[in-house]
Amino acid sequence: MSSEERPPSRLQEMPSWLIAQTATYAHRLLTDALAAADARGYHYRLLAALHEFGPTSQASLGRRTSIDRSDTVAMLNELAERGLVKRSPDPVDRRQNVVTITPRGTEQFQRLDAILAQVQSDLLAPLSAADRRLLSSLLSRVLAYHADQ
Amino acid sequence: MSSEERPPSRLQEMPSWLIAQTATYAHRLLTDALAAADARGYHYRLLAALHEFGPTSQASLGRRTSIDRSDTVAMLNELAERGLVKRSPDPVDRRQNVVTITPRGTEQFQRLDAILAQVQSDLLAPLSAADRRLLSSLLSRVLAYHADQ
DNA sequence: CAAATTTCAGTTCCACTGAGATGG
DNA sequence: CCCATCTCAGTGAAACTGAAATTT
Repeated sequence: MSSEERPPSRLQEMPSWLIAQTATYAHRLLTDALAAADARGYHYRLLAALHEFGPTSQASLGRRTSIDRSDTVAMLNELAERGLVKRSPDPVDRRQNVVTITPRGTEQFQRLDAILAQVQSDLLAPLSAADRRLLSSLLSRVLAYHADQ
Repeated sequence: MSSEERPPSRLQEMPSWLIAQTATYAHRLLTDALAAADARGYHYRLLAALHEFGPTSQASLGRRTSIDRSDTVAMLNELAERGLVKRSPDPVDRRQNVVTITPRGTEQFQRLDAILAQVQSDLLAPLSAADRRLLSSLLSRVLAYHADQ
């Protein structure tokens, strides 16, 4: 068995591969850290949206957090089970539910927010503050470009 | 319904989120493009390793391509069905198979390589050549740091 | 009528675990 | 005895599809 076992050079210089590998590692860090608080990534995304925007319909929550309509339903079920959000019918548009964050939900959001801040700094440990901003800005430009189709 | 439906600002400035969103989009581009050639991402990774390193054991292929041992078996089954690789028992270590790329496998690798080059340029369309190199180098530094535990 | 929302049921892909059999 | 390899069976999360029921 050779000593190094490095990846194919074609792969190693392919941006899509670097992004995928980094995302996989980040996902593991994030999932493990949130599991300790009985939460997952989707929970944080939804709580963050409710915390920032106030009571919101499920469809809008899904769009804001890039969570599929179908998964949004399932995740809100989990959050409601834990008493972190409350669903109520919207009086003005009876197709919709209005989802509200509870006081316990707000507490949990702040706990998760602190956990995720730590995850970011673990993930980007080798980069300076300026390099971290640079990375974020490059990725934001890619995403913004494709968001306009 | 508000006009914009932007994501929570907390999320939008979180590197792990930017990376995850970019990876999701890149994955969709890549999967769609490869599907047209009856292939998937794992196929390209394995063919690239075989093309660069020559005949290799399955365990080593898995390590080089970051594909789990279990998935490596399944993906090599698919590649062998398509006549793109050949498995033979290793005469010197009878625990191992030696996997070899066939001439048709090499052709397919080159086809996929061209497809993936196009995917990279679609994905990074808004970035200059210098910015693309910058992004790759930042991600490589993050990965290299964590590869040394 | 067309469009939006909520929900359910199901798929696909990726990452991973556990365990058995073979062999070094 | 311990370790590595190959294989199979199965799990779990994430992203997604299709369709039904309700309402605008």
